[in-house]
Amino acid sequence: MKNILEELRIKNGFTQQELAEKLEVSRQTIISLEQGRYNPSIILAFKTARLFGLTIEEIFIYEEG
Amino acid sequence: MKNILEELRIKNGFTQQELAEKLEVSRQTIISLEQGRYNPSIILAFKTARLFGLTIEEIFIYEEG
DNA sequence: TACAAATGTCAAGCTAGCTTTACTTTTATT
DNA sequence: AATAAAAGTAAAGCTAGCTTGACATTTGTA
Repeated sequence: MKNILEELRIKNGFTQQELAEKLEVSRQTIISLEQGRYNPSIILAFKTARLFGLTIEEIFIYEEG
Repeated sequence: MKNILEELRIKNGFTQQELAEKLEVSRQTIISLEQGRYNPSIILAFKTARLFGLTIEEIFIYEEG
């Protein structure tokens, strides 16, 4: 899974800390997601989509398997 | 999170076992999801959406929190 | 009504997603 | 160049999502 989290965060002028707070997760989680270290839970994906006014599919890109 | 998995499964004439195989998970996982015992991983949500030709948002309904 | 297929329950174990804490490196501004 | 803010790294611990296996119940149909 790829994602455009960092791009969206910067486009919206947020720091990692600010984004973490808005999504109610730790800054570590933001870092890990931006770096593709692991995938978000579906709850976090929903919260992220809602925050940026996009669909999950627009933010998190599933690579076929 | 609510979901319409069971409805989709029956509408498409699948048993839990068949759906499990198509989604490459165990039958237990299908049961647990249908019963709302836990949420799917985002990967499983993507696979499910792809299988039924719907979006994640159409199958899994996030209840605000 | 017997039998098989489908569904459900229980429990123990593994790993991915997330947390916290503490420290280092990079980037920007003065 | 000094400082502070932002971003990155590392590691240990917790829990949700998933697995396997064994057994019980429900449903459908011969």
